[in-house]
Amino acid sequence: MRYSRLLIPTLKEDPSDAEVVSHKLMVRAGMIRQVARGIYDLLPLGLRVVRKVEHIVREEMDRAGAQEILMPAVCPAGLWQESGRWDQYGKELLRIKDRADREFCFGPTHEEVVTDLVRREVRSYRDLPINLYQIQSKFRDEIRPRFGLMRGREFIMKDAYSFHTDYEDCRREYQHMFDTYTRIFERCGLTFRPVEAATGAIGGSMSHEFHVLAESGEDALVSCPSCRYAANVEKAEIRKGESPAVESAVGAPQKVETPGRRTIEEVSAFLKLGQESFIKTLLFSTDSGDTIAALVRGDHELSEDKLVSVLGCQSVAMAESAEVLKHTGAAAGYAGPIGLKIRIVADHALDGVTGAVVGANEDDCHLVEVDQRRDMSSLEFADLRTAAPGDGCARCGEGAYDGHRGIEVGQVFYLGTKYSEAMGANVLGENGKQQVVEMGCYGIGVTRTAAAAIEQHHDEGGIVWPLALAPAHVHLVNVKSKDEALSASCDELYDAFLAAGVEILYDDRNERAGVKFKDADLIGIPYRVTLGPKGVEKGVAEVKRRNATDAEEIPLGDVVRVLAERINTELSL
RNA sequence: CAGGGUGUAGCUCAGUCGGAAGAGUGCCGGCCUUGGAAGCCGGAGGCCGCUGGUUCGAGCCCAGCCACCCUGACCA
Repeated sequence: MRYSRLLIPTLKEDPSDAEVVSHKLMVRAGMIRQVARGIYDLLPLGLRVVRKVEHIVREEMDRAGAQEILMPAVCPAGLWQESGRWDQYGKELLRIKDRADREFCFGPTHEEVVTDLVRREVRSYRDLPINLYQIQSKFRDEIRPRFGLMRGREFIMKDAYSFHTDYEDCRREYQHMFDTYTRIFERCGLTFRPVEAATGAIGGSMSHEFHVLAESGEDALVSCPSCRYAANVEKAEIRKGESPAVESAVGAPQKVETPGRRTIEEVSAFLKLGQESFIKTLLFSTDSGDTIAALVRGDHELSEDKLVSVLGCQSVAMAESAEVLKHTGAAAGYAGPIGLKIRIVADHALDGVTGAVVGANEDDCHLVEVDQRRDMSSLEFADLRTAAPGDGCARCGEGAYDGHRGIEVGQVFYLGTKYSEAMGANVLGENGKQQVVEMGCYGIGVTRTAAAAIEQHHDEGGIVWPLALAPAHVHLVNVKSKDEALSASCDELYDAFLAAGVEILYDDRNERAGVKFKDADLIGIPYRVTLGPKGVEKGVAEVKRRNATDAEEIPLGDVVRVLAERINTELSL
């Protein structure tokens, strides 16, 4: 690729609408341009990176025995009505109509379409297992897309769906995909971690997320150094602490006035008591229409995911203020567990607390000197709060969690029969009877993986691509394009790289050396080969790795062979 | 969607009191240069987001709309 012939509109300054590094650098390096919110053009270099991710994903999925197909992006409403998601999915589902007013959606995921395909074409247990995947543009009309390719509305995803006669086989494939994902992200050259995850709206009962570790990651994770357990903080199991010794304080809770102080922070400052002395009372409405109260310590965060699984419902939402008033008799901010007539679940950390502060269920009042065992003896305890670094690991019972931040680039799900049952995907079993198939689904955010790679690999000068994802392997810089002898040597070198099958970007522009070096750093191709008048005279090219500080000189006659070898060696690791 | 913010040259941004649209950078041409974003000269480039209103006069004031960004719920 000759730089002078490519559309690589680099920018000196950060674009004003970008927040995170990957977004800024992809725009500055001329890889992407925004078309509308959450919707981007992929320019030549950006597309090359995306293709690299796709290539690795495709090779590994094929190797794993999955079959590539391509389903439609525009899907008929009927299939979605069958699964129930036409109504459940909400506004995130982009709905469109054709000329006859028939309803369609732009697929955000393809369980319905693939299940429909399988129920029509697969009739015997002998045709199972089967794993079908595609790499395709998806559209999710997110409330707030942001961070460039990290959270676009239109994005490229690899989605795979497997079908099995029984749970055991589905579990086997789940593990197989888990291992495949591990290979994929290793080959991408990324530092990542698979973690146990909540299952969310897609449903199912077992799931792992694959996170690329980066400071700027949106997800908080914890991992146990003693065992290998790692999980999203929303899900990570927390070891029960020792119950504090019971000290009988004053005989009964005392009411204190806390006018206008609603939040834990405000009341804590007002009463001059630490937030850990508070019991946070949160009212939630469940999807089945109940209102319940959840208690966590004042300095802890409630995990809605954990609450949902404790309650055994589909979803919860913070109760409306009218609902809070109805059950507590007070405005939001003064709710407390004492005297509440609804179901109350409390986090383990509250077991046996004394001297606590709770809302009084009366405007502008709180109760102090609350003793859990004395005043709230019938609490239902569960693990309800989000985990934080330092919390004890519940799996091994030994370690204390380390904290990480991650970018979710992949997820594997055990789906069970959620879709196959709703849509009647059956096969004839060995015993001659119809049986519902078991399903798993496995996603990778291809465009997000490209962005995550930058979040993890960059410096002040720009992107530092892992070799496997780089838009090219070698960036050849002609230091002085007007020097005809030099340019002839560069052209020759370029042709030699091409002949050797090395992916190369040749900066043949008539620009000063400094400009070319700056752009080379920004674009981040791993091997920079620099040729100048002095080098030609000495018969050497200068080779510098993007992440190295020093360069080395390699004889012109050897440089193509040497680099081709290094690149091939590194890529085959 | 709710709350906040911003829309002026390709990009980053100034624009005072309502009175002749600017800078830096990029782009084009020329000279001079050529190993980390050189210098000089010349030039092109503007629906000041859109529509309406107020005014002798609007980039600036008012109203409506649109787009984008930030904080929240969602997620590959």
